Amino acid sequence: MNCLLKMRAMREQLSVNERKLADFILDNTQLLRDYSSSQLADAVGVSQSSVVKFSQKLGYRGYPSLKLAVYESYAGAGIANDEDHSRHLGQANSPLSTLGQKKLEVLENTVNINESEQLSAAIQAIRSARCIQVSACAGSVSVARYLTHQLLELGCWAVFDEGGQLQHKIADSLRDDDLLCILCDFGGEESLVEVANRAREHGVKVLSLTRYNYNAASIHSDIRLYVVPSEDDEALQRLLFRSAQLHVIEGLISGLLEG
Amino acid sequence: MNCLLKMRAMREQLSVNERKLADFILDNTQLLRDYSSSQLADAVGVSQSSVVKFSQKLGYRGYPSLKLAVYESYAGAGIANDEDHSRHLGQANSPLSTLGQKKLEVLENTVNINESEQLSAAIQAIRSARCIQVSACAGSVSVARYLTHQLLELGCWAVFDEGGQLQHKIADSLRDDDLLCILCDFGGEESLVEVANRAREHGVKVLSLTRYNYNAASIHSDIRLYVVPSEDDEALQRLLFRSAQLHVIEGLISGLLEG
DNA sequence: AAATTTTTGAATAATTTATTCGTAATTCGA
DNA sequence: TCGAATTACGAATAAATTATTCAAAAATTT
Repeated sequence: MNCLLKMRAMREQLSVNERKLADFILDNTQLLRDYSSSQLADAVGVSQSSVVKFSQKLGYRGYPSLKLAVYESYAGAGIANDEDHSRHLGQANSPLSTLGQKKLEVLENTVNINESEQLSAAIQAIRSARCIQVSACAGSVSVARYLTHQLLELGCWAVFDEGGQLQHKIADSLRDDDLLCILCDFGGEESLVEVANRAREHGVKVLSLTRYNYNAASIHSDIRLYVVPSEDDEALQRLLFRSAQLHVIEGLISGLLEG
Repeated sequence: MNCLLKMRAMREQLSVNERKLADFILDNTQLLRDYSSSQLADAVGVSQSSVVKFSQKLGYRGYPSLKLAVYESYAGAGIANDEDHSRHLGQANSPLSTLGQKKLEVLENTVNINESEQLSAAIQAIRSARCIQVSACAGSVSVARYLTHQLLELGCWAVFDEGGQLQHKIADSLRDDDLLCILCDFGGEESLVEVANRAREHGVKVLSLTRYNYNAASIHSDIRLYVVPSEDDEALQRLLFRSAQLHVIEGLISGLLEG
């Protein structure tokens, strides 16, 4: 049972010194952490033996047990009362945790927007594809590279044309059991839409991961995954966008791993 | 700092008996609650004084301090597993949210382990470097590429030798106002340590991002950043590891953006 | 292989915790 | 209000736990 609550509940039935101890502990819970029984006794102005007897009266073996119980009770309350999540991603000051906050928000939105059928479909499509072509807009090149790398590591035949000069040629060589993955931001890039259309002419399945809005690339796809952008300044927004793209891709990869 | 993580990280540099103690505590954390130093000693099969010395080696005043720290650390870990969080990363069933859970845990640990001074130092070092060489072990190649790409986008002179055949040559051409970034998993890769040493001979600053343990690459660095690995099966662990590496790198990038 | 350092545990010192016991305070019943 | 019974309290001390010392053993370096 919660030790601090017990203390408050029993307060009325306690003797003078015991009440002094209870009050002190309730007021200075965090101090107890580094107090020995005699230090506590001194702080409260009672004898060391009274501290021990108090502990036993509350039902503990002795002072160390009480101390641990108080600590447990205190820590538990801290977690329960914690409204925001700042603690969970580290000390407030760390550059990592500020970013962590924003990231969490974007990821949350991104996770929510993607229907699990589309995700499963994407995983299934990757798994059953003979070859996979990855195409990306300028801002998503690094993400595309990452995806390609991971696919290759998993034993999928994946190709990404860094420069983009060859992507039309490559698309022309795809067959109907292949897959085209399009990664882009706004989804309006003409060349990507062009690649998608050419591929579809050959019966190729198209998977897109774009910003969550009405966009050409997404419309011309069979499987549509989205990223919900943040509302920060441009540079940070791009960072968070890529981060969310990566998260979706990691989701796909881990899905492929499980299979 | 998280006591159980510290224990795991230091495991390699501990002596036989100390390792026995660490392993026992890591495996039977909850037992510690009601163990005295000599009970623990008996359970593990070492002397009581060894327990005390172990506590002190980890940086605590003595056994009671260690015990409290372990307890704190254990209770803290519960936060990551808290159901409460499932809400924040979407519906429980989605493939993305399951991954999100694990990711959150790894990221949390990673955020906690990196001291903000090291992060600030890293950001400062990147900002003031003339040229930046990125070197990576096989498993971190895709992350290294990502980092290089982002650095270039920010206007930093960054080079990454994909194959690794040229990295020694490149390191030799670095000057004392340059920076070497090492990304690796276990940190034991000889060629990377070699590159680090060569670079340091020229007075180059070395920044490492490695697994959080006692490792050669980290030791030979001026600025040390870490990733706390998960305890999943190998494939997923690698995925989560890269993900956490990316998070740290995104932290650096966003720091550079703010500057 | 010798020298140095590190590790280890038995013995013991120091500290902390628990109990005993006598006195003081409080409660209860007339 | 007074004394008897009960309870509270703390000084002294016992018991237990924790920390240190030191010498032997093991590991590491030279």
